Amino acid sequence: MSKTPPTVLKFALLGLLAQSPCSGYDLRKQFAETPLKLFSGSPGSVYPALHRLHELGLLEETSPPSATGRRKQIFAVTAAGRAELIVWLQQPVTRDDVIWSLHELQLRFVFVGEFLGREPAVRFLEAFRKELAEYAVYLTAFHEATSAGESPYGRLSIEVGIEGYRLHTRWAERALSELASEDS
Amino acid sequence: MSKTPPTVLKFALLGLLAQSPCSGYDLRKQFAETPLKLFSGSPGSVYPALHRLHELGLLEETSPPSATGRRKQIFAVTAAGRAELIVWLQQPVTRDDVIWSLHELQLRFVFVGEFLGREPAVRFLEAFRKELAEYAVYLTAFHEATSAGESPYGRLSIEVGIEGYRLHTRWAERALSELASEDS
DNA sequence: GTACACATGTAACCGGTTACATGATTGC
DNA sequence: GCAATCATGTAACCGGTTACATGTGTAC
Repeated sequence: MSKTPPTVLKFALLGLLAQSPCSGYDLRKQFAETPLKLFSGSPGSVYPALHRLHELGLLEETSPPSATGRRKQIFAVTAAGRAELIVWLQQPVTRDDVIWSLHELQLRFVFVGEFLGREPAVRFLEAFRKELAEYAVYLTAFHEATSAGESPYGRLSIEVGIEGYRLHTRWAERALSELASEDS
Repeated sequence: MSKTPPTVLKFALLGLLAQSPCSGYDLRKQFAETPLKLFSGSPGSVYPALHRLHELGLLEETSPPSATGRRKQIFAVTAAGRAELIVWLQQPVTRDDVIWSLHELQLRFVFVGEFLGREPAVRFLEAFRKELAEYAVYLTAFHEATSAGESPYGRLSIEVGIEGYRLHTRWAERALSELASEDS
């Protein structure tokens, strides 16, 4: 269903591990306990994904110095992994992203801020805001063009959709002004 | 990605065909031209899904009376298909739905209204509203508990999430009062 | 000694995605 | 005759889901 050829989970893992190296188990906990759960973290997705990234050379396994025999594989991103993450963060914000991958854009925003800093985050937000506003306008036009013979249910449903994009637009504007008025 | 074992597309097709029988091509157009596109409608998903539903006896193919040799398979829901749709429409609204399948809930709301009528739509909205409000509260508590050491980016991101659920909650309330003040 | 949390992994199943293939009909 | 649109279909690929399997450490 989701529409994300190079899977989001990959970048969620890369980003989390770039913040601080940890094990698959730790990652699964972060997914389970935070809104990150949207990007899922079932064992059947996390462990295979970690191994794929490892084989691609985007992660390295730092052998745990632990004395106890308890196995625990700590992963950290390599230079190549960080490079791939950066490339993802620099992708343009498209209307398709806004339609199909709002959550992913939100995740990208956070990582853009944390890994690239304030200026890039501002630029990202500006592009994000623009696409959100444009899509809200498009949906509004669609709504007005078709609302004629519609049932109240369909109408209400599309209205909440439009309001959602408008809310996001206002949020982006507020975020921009907050970031602007910030020291650092 | 998404978290929907009995797939949404199935019910989107069932619901659309219950409104009026049509062909796979027509369905694809409806997906392409409306916000239904979220539930996708690539040929590789629609046609196989249609055939699956046909084999399950949920759809019947009404042979086109067309004189021209142009092939066009018109599908219509059977009694069994309509029954299955109704069962889906009567599923309780859960927090998991709110987290992972907001769009699907929105689709269900429309179909509940169109196929079951105003009273069931009101009951659906009440349940929907309750789950939305509760999850917004939960997220707010989470936010307050963790906002201490967070970067502005993570904070902003979770804030827009919370606002989204609040917006949906208010929408449900408004929809309830609109439906209440309606003749029919 | 037993229950629970830690920790990792695997396999069957399912269905969506892209990309391609096929052919009929319509308009010019 | 040719292009565009109508209309349906298929196959390779991918990865997420559930459910199960396995074994270790810790607390009681």
